Amino acid sequence: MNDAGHEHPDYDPPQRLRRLPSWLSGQVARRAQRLVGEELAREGVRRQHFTVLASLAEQGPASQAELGRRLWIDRSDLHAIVTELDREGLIRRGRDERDRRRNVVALTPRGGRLLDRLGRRVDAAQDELLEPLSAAERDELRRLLAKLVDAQWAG
Amino acid sequence: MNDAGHEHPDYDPPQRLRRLPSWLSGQVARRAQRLVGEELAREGVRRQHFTVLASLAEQGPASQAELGRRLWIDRSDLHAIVTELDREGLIRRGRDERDRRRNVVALTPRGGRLLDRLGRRVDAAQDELLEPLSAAERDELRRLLAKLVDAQWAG
DNA sequence: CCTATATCAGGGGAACTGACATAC
DNA sequence: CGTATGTCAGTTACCCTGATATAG
Repeated sequence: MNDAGHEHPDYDPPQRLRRLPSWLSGQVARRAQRLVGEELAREGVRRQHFTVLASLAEQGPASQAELGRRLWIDRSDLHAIVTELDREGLIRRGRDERDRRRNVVALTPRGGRLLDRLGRRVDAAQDELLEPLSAAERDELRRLLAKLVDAQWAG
Repeated sequence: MNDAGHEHPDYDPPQRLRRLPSWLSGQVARRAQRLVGEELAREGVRRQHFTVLASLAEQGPASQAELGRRLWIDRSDLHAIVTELDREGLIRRGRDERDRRRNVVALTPRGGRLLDRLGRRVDAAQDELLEPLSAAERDELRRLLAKLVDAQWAG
């Protein structure tokens, strides 16, 4: 082109980045977290609150340290999350009398009811995120991402 | 099980999360950013520095605002990044005399040489990230992620 | 007058590090 | 004694919002 008077702006990312899985996954994750975060904010919680509630519902009560291992959330961050969930009455936290270092964290009925609503909102966000893909492509993306995550977990 | 004396800890994430593309992409992106970030740190830069250098090398000089549009980085963050790159002599920043609102940002030879090294480090991180996948799976993952990112860009 | 650009100040959620007291 | 847990303080990189001065 080389139109010195008025150059055409370029709004595309460079090919160097467009071919990088790390960059692509970062962009997708950023959008995903925004979509999910907006949905969860309508119920007054954040993403990590949702993951903690989901783990308690599906896998049962656990200590804070064990929750951290289940979800790959740092103990220190988990402490804040659990404190907030406790204040809202969504979980109950009490000393484990068989191992008095531990706090046993358990879902409350109120937490369970909120989780149902959160689950529907999160699912809606997935649909919006994956809208450009066919059903088969969605399955394949899930499978490939899960394969990477599983290897992380094992490694 | 129900062994009250010594329960087996559970280190796996709940299925509810393992099936969520938003959660999966977040985990993959987290690891990807750590791997890439560690590589780039050895050269004294961060991820956003790399993306700016890559854009300038491939797409030529640009104003800060245009760089932000190319890379989906906020103008405000870009200002800090460009200031740091300038201080290190990796880019040159000067007023555009044809539109004196703009700073023209251009790669320096030193920035170009650093970019070569960064590129090799970033590619090594991709290999480590994708190690669990076959070549065909890597291509497919790239394709699916790019399809989502392209739709974001267009939308 | 309205818009675009660069700049500045600051907040928010998340990831992470290091320290410490307590209980096993 | 060493290790695991909960707790506290603080940092970092990134994402985002709002405001202002200046130039088109």
